[in-house]
Amino acid sequence: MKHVKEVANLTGISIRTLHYYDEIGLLSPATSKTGYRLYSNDDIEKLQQILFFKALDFPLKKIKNILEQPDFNQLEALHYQKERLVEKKERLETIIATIDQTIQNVKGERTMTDQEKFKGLDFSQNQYEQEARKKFGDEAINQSSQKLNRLNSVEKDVLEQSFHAIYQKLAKLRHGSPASEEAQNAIHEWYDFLNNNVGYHYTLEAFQGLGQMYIEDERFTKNIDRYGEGLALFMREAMAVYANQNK
Amino acid sequence: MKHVKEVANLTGISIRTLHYYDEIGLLSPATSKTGYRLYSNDDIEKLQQILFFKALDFPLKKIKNILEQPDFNQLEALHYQKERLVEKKERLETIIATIDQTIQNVKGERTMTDQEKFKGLDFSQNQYEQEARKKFGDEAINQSSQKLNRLNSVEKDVLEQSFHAIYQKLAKLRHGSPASEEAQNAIHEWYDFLNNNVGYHYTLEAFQGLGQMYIEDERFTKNIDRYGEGLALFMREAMAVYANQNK
DNA sequence: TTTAGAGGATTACGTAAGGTAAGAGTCAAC
DNA sequence: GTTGACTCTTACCTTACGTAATCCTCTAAA
Repeated sequence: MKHVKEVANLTGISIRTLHYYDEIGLLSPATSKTGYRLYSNDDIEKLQQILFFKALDFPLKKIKNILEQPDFNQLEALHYQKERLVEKKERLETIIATIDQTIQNVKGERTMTDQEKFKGLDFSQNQYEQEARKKFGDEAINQSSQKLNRLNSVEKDVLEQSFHAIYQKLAKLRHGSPASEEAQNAIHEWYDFLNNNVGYHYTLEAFQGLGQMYIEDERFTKNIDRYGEGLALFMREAMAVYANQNK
Repeated sequence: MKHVKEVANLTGISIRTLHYYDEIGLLSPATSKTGYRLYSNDDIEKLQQILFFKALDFPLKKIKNILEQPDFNQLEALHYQKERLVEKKERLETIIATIDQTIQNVKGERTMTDQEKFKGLDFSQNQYEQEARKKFGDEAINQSSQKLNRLNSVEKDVLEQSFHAIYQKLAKLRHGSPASEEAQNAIHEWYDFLNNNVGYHYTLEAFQGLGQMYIEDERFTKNIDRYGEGLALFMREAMAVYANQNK
């Protein structure tokens, strides 16, 4: 059983933070008769889990919800956290590369497009939300889809229909060129649709990355190709063209 | 000249954020007659600089102060930012390694000490302050040394004296064993001194890392060895022993 | 020329994750 | 039995925006 100071020393987080986690019910240790907090080994391990999620910038509320899930699986969570951290590391590498380019740019050794100047600097913290929801399948993570939740059922219908409509339109065009005007118009609709309804802003770069995912992630490919074989591939091409043309 | 939306799309930050940066005077673009914000190329480049610092978790106030320095050198800043980002990346790698170990631990394939469980998870955001102050040499960054500033001159004297006292004590011991009781007591004083006066909490791990820096960073080595040749090396050893013994 | 719709502005209140300070109880050691 | 280190609670403060409401402006189509 450890007192607050010992835990703080061990982990590097502040005593106030431990108080706060207790206050919000995220980590509530046992207390002595005189009211001192006493952290057990289990508490320490839970704290470790909390800090892993924090390293991924998960809000404490979500962390709490995830850890409270009756079917929470620690091993699964660890693998998930590792994957996301690797991604985060890769984003840092992108930023570092951007800095390298900027250094050359400042020296006059090369030029950069405006987009290139901001590669990797997109901090939108919603990054892991969709994925996290799948993994930990809870309703608590739904904060980002408040926008969707706030819609009434009629509006949702309309939304769903335009969703299908866009996919079907694209499916019809998929044997033509992804750069054709019609295809690009449809993709533009898709881009706008996402930005207006998903509750998350896609930069052009992110949008292009999304297209890439359509063929790299089987789940996406399958779902999309239900509208027509090869649609996922077609969309990736079209989205890439769109992103490049609108730079 | 770009409007807010275009800048937001380009960078992935929100319009509200642009408004806010204008409000606090961090990035104030020109305005049209009708009050629309108009971002020039220079503004865009400044924004890029801001985002680089933000990627290092610098508070906006500090960013503002740094960019306002009349002798601000962009190239120097870029090199600095790159170094820090590499460090940040390395911390992420440490966390990833910790997760790997934890996975084995959960599976029962290995055990971990409490310290090992939290390697890399120290989020203390003061990480770059001392360095940053040297680099960008301004008074504005001094928020972390409020503690020192709040002291009156008599107290500062006392502080300085105990600082020297500890170093001198260690210098005398430096020909003996770093693990000796006296040496360890002196190091313990040093650890306490740092934690009470530097305004930054050192975990044992960080403390050990500090010792490592004493010999890896020439500036430290030089300064310390003025108290006695080989003192830096001796302190590193003693600090490592101290950290390990107190786990 | 009007008018719709997209985009822009300001004002103001809300939020997350703690920091910081004040006042008071507790524990170990001398 | 006092001191010094540690702990507690309460309460107000802070940063960096999000969100909402209300109003203005610009462009393109009718």
